[in-house]
Amino acid sequence: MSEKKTRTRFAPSPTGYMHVGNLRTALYTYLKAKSDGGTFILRIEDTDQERYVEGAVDIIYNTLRQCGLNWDEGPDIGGNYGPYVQSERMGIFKGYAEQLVREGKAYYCFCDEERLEEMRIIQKASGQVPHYDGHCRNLSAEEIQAKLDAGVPYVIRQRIPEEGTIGFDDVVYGHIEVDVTTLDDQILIKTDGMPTYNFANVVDDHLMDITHVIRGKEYLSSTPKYNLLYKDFGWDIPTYIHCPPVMKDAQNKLSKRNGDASYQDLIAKGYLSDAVLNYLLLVGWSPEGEQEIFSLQEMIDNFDPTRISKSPAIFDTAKLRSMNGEYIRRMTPEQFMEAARPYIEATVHVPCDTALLAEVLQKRTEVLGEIPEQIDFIDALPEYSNELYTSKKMKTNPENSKVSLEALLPVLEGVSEADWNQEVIHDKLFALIEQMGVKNGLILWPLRVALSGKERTPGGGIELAVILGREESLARIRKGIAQL
RNA sequence: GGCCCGUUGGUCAAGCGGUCAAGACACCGCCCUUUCACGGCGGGAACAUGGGUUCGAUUCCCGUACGGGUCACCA
Repeated sequence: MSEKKTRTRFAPSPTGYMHVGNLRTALYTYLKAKSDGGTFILRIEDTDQERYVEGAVDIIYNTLRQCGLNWDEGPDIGGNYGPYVQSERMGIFKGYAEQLVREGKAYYCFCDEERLEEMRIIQKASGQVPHYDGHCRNLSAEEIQAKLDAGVPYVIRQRIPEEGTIGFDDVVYGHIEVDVTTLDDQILIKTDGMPTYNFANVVDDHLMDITHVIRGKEYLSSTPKYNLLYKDFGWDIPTYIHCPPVMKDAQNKLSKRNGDASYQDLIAKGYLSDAVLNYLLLVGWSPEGEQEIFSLQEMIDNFDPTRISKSPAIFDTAKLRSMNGEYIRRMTPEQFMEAARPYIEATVHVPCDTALLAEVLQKRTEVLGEIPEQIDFIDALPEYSNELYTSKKMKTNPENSKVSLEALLPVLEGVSEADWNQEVIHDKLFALIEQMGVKNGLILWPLRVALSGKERTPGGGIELAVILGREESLARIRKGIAQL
């Protein structure tokens, strides 16, 4: 049992958008480090120039920062184990590979693409699993030197043992053991002298003293090859924590193509960063107790990688929505006003009681981006059908609604601009209701419809009247009467 | 196809040999209510399957089915 201080790393490739599955891995990686009082490292794995996407690094930075997943070492802030961008580390890998070659644990391979391709075709045709056939495994020193001197391009391959098994322990999946004959002599150094991802990963993790490797389950099957490498070098094997994938549905993983799969898309739709992170925490992991809402600090205090689930989890937007709604309701009125303001201002261009509007909105908003459709009636009364006046529950219909509106109009006309607030309007209207001896709904339902022209509104008739203001409200009621 | 992994309600999930098999979201009903919502209460709904092991299996073992991953000079 080593007493090494926990060091974890999130090592994304800058190949485009950051989707939520990726973000969840970053979260777990961060939480593991922080819950141990350890160090969280950000390393950019950009060894593939082909797939490099401009701006992708900034997306990674921004996403992590917005989520509060601050790294202790990384490309921008440095650290004692730099550089933290893999492409800047290119000089160090080949030496390690050559060390392996000298020790007989790796070898030069001069096979070209064509031969490999042919080989694979033949293997497939004969029903074999495609694998490197060992053509260059046992070249003599002279042969190798001759080819090297002749400048024949080469790669360096890992020499997988002829027989035996190799096992490893994973925190999530337990002990896994495979026969080495199922492993391929994978390439460590490419023709261009660059390391393959797998090799760079092992070397970098070792050099950076990474104690816990947290990554997607898709790496589970290449882990034995990693371990062979660690053993060849005589390095300490890190603790592995493989995470199950986040799925779009039962068959497919979340993909970057899917609109709502990326963090930035969710934010653009009006999801709260904290809510997204909280939801992600619970996709594939569960706490010991029943708590569902976690602050980042609480996540750190409660995280236990042992409780990560083994099976894939489907990303459920409905659950995210409800959690987002929960977060919105937990905001202070000021915070909500702040968050809702852009949406309100984009939709409402006439003067209205925005404070009250925000107040009623806060209870009925699950996603900020849906605010506009809730309040689009404020600027202008939409065309609406008199059918809206019919409510079975309230026992209203166009006929009695007209009567109600005609009765309440003079009452409201009697309320001055200065008295135009919820208390006064409520009292006046309820006095009328009592005087008429009718149910609340008979008066209030028609009022709400007349004021909004909508089936659903972010508040009742009285609230809407205050939000819209005296003049506008009276005008809309008159319009309703005229229309009925 | 070989190898590896997985399978509890529609979804996320608890469970780690004996439970009336939690909870949350969604859904339905009721209550509250000036609509919807919020809040409160209640309801339907699950251990993929066949064999073992055991006094007893959702829990342990094996097979089957289904699903996923992986077999690149991609990461």
